[in-house]
Order: sequence, then C-alpha cells, then structure tokens
Amino acid sequence: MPAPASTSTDSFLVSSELVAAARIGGVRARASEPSLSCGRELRSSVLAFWGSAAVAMAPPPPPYARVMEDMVKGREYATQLKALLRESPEASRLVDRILHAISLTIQTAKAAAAAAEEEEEEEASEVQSEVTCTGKRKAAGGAGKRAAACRRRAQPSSVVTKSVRDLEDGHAWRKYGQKEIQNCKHPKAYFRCTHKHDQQCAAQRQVQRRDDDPDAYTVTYIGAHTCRDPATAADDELHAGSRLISFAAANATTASTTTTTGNASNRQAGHKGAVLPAEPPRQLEGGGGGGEREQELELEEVLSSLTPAGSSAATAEAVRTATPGPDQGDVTSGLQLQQQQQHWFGGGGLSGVAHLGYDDTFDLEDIVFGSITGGMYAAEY
DNA sequence: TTCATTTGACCTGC
DNA sequence: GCAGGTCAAATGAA
Repeated sequence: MPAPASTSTDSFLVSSELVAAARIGGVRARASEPSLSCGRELRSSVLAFWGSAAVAMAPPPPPYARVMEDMVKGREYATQLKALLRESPEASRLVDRILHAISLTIQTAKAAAAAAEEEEEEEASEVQSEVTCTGKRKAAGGAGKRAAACRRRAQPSSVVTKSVRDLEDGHAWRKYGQKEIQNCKHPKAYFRCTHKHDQQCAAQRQVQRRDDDPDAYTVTYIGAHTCRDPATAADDELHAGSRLISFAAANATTASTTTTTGNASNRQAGHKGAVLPAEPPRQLEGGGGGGEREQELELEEVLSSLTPAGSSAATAEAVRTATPGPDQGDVTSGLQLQQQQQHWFGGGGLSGVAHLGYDDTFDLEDIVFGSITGGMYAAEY
C-alpha cells in the first residue's frame, strides 16, 4: 500500500523535478539554439522560485499571501516550461507532475489558512460565548454525569465521499464514536486523525458499510490532513532524492493526501507496536499499477470546500445508501481495521485503496483550477 | 503504563 | 423533539 504522499513531499519532489525538467529544457535548448536563453531563464526562475518558497515556508510560518504568491508563480513558471517542452513527452510528463504537486500544495496552504482563520475566529468568539456555554453546561451538568465541553459541530473545509473496499488508506485514524443511523441496519463509525492533538490535524472520516455491496464501504472524508507522520516523512525523503528543500516545520500545516504506500501497514503497525502481514510493495512512480485499484474505487461525490457536510443531497444520499459494517456493526481503524478486513474478506485481503490515480481519475486542470478541492486526493503517479 | 476502543451521555442543527 | 455528531469515562490490549 503506497505511503501517504504529503504535499510537502510533493514540494520536495517538485523542487528536484523542476530542476530536472529545467535541465531537460536546457539540454533541448542546446539542441535548438533559439530556446537556449529561455531554458536558462526558466531554470533560474525555477530555482529562484523554489529558493524563495523554501524561505517563505521555513519556520516560523510565513504569511499566507506570500506563500500563495510564490506557489502561483511556480505554477506559472511550470506552465511556461511545459509550453517550451512540448516536443519531449518525458519532460512534459515531468512538468505535469510538477503542476500537480504545486496545485496540491496550494490547496494545502488554502486549507491551512482557512483552518487558522477559523481557529482565530473561534478563539475570539470563545471569550464571548463562554458565559453562555458555561450556563448551558451547568444546567446540563446538574443532570449529567460530567461537565461536557462546549461543542460545536465541525465546519469541514472539504467533504469527499468515496466507496471503497479497503478501509486502509495509509493514515492513522482513531475511532471516537459510533452511532446507529436511522434506516441503516448498522452503525456509522466516526474517526479522526491520530495526530489531531499533537499536530492539530483536523482530518476526520466516517465509515459505513454499504447496503448494496456488503464488501464495500462508504467513506466520508471531512477536512484535509494537516499532519505529517514521521514515518511517512522519512519515507518521503527517500523518494525525494538528494535535493531536498525543507518546506515546512515539523508542525507546519502540510496536508497529506490519501495516497498510500506499501509500508503503510507497517507504519500503522508501528503505531500499535504490532506487526502486520506485509503487502507487496507498490511503486510510487511509474503509474503502472493503478488500474486494478481504481476498479475498486468509485468516487461518488466531491464537494467544494465551501459546501457544508450535511447540506449535500449527494452526500446525504451516499450516507443513506450506505450499509452497516461488519457483523458486530463495528468499524475500527488502523491495524485492527486491516485485520478485520482480512477476516471479513478472506485471508488475502484486498488491494483496493481509497485513493485516486493521478493518470486516470481526474484531470490535472481540475486540480489546478480548483474544481476538485479539499486536499484529500491521492497524488499517485 | 500507555494507548485505542467502546459506549452512554451530551450537544448541535434541523 | 429527533437524528446525527462528539465527548469522555470505562475498559481492554499490548
């Protein structure tokens, strides 16, 4: 199962790939003299951009506008580069990947900025609402067993509903609740990112077994991962090659995607100190093995970052049509999930993953220009 | 001892 | 008032 490729990883890749593409451009420019200066200019622009981006994104966190400006510049440069490298499929492909990664980073930055803004607003309003909250809690506390915190239903920055056969998505989830849903035989399970507290990751997911296909689950992802699993990070750096630019502080908001890697299981096993049966390694690059997994993924609904979770009829439909979980009506995360899946679906397990293949699932333009949002999409090539 | 899951109670939004 | 979402004490596993 492929490892989660965080957007920061994408940034790492982008830095080296941009340079590589620029080199290709340079080589080709030498072959066709008129483009020579162009290639050089682009290469220096690219290096300048990533240099400034690296500075801008290094801790402490830079202003959002500055980061966005740099990222947009980078996207423009990459677009120009792509135009120059039309004759080379290899270079074009590389630039496509660069554009993809930049777009993911932009999405992440947007999500992080939105989250930060929201947090600030909450902090400001908390002072005012404290009296009200306290009052209400006191009233409830009289009858209740504990002083419940003043809760507010999360306002998700993005909602993505998928139908998957394998609940393993490479992320560490912690189950925090389970609820019987009306008209559904089995309960819906609620998960949040394990790193919610240590990295303030706001990602959540809700899982429900489908009614029409007992082997499938309707998984709703709410919010983007802003965490960065240390194990994942180490893995990413291996993939990134030697040219690494530190784009973010350890706790900076670098959203992960739902891309998964072959060692995801072991990573999760690490969380629980257990050993999982190793899955055959899957290549991060090359784009070869996507088809089989894509067959098991059905993207049901994509909602914009402005769409509230509960307001989408399609999402409601997805939830409504979802069927219950395993026999005990229970769904668990991480290791246990995988173990249970192996039990439910037979020892071999399933290779299906909740991710999208870059090559054939959606158009690059969709990402670049925002028709797909939320940062919850797999960045797999 | 630590951490994840379970589960009933509580809260919010409709 | 109801349904869905979240919290946190209790419980269990490693």
